[in-house]
Amino acid sequence: MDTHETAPVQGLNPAQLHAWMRFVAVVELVPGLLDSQLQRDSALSHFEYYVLAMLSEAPNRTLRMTGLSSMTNSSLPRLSHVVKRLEERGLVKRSPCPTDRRATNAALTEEGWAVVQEAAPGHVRTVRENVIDPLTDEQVAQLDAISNQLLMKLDPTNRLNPRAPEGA
Amino acid sequence: MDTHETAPVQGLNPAQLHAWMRFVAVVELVPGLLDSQLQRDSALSHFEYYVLAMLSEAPNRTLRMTGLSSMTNSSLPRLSHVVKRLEERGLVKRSPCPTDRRATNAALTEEGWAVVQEAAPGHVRTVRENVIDPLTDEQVAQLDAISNQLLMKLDPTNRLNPRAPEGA
DNA sequence: ATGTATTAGTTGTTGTTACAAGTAATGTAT
DNA sequence: ATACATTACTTGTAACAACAACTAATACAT
Repeated sequence: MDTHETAPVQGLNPAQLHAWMRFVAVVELVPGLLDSQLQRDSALSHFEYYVLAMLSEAPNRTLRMTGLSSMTNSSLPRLSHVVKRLEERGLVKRSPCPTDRRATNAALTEEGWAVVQEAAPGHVRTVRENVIDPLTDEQVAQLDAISNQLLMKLDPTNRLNPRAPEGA
Repeated sequence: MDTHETAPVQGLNPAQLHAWMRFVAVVELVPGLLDSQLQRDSALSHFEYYVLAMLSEAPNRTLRMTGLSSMTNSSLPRLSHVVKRLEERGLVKRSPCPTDRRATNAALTEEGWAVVQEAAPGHVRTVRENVIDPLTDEQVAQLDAISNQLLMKLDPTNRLNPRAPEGA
């Protein structure tokens, strides 16, 4: 049979397909938007910013690498490389954890704190202008609900959803 | 109503902040999900799949590089590198455009067509299981509307919004 | 105590992406 | 016809991420 009518994206009804195509476009464009603003204004990738932001909100501005990696949705190897570079730039300081000598604590330095503080307003403005303000309050609430729904499936460790994960 | 406060993520009210944190997590996790399924089952990145899929739907299974780059939300350099690799793998064939000798046409080969056809069902199943099925029909419609709203700001060329956007 | 498995993290390799620079064809104005 | 700008694309380089392999500490079982 000629498959010309059935495109490579099948199995979704027209409404679902349309929603998906728009959603993928958003998902592909948002990271670049965040990265380029932060890179331009603060010489940080979005991931680096997120790492610093999580540390800045932690007690003592300090977290274990493992905890930090799950808070930033990243693998431990990726985090390790990034924290190493941040340490070389003087924004973070690593030290062995006293209670468990396998573990490493990552702490924000004073300079790191200052960098996050300076980067935050521009970042928040970008988020507001590009994501929050274009939506109604109702849509923001819908996006929250939808994201939570998706994270139940997507989030490997379910750390954002206090529910028992299905077998893995 | 703008607020200037000291923590890294501020200037958003609690509802907005919560929605944003969940949404970023989704945006960070979805590409990895698509990539790993396609990589595992079809040895393609999601971007490569998308390039092949766009070609497979084009008249003659052929597109100009520039057109293809905007359809895939990518820069021309990025597309050029990817198409070069796809050509080396025999999935795409490039040829100079007869009417404009600056331009290059990228065409899907028979093998490329076969590869997309084989990859499609698994990809669609992943999308359905992880994005569409967790949502109600109403939420899918909401996601569509929200994505469109965001693309008006995000999509530089508005190529996904054929109709005139609301007056801005 | 000793051996094994698990956890925590780092490092190396390989491939991809972004950015900037370069080439070539085309359009436009004089 | 010549000069200049623009468009279309390619290529080189440097940063980044994914994956796998590695080291070291801890937990558990006998």
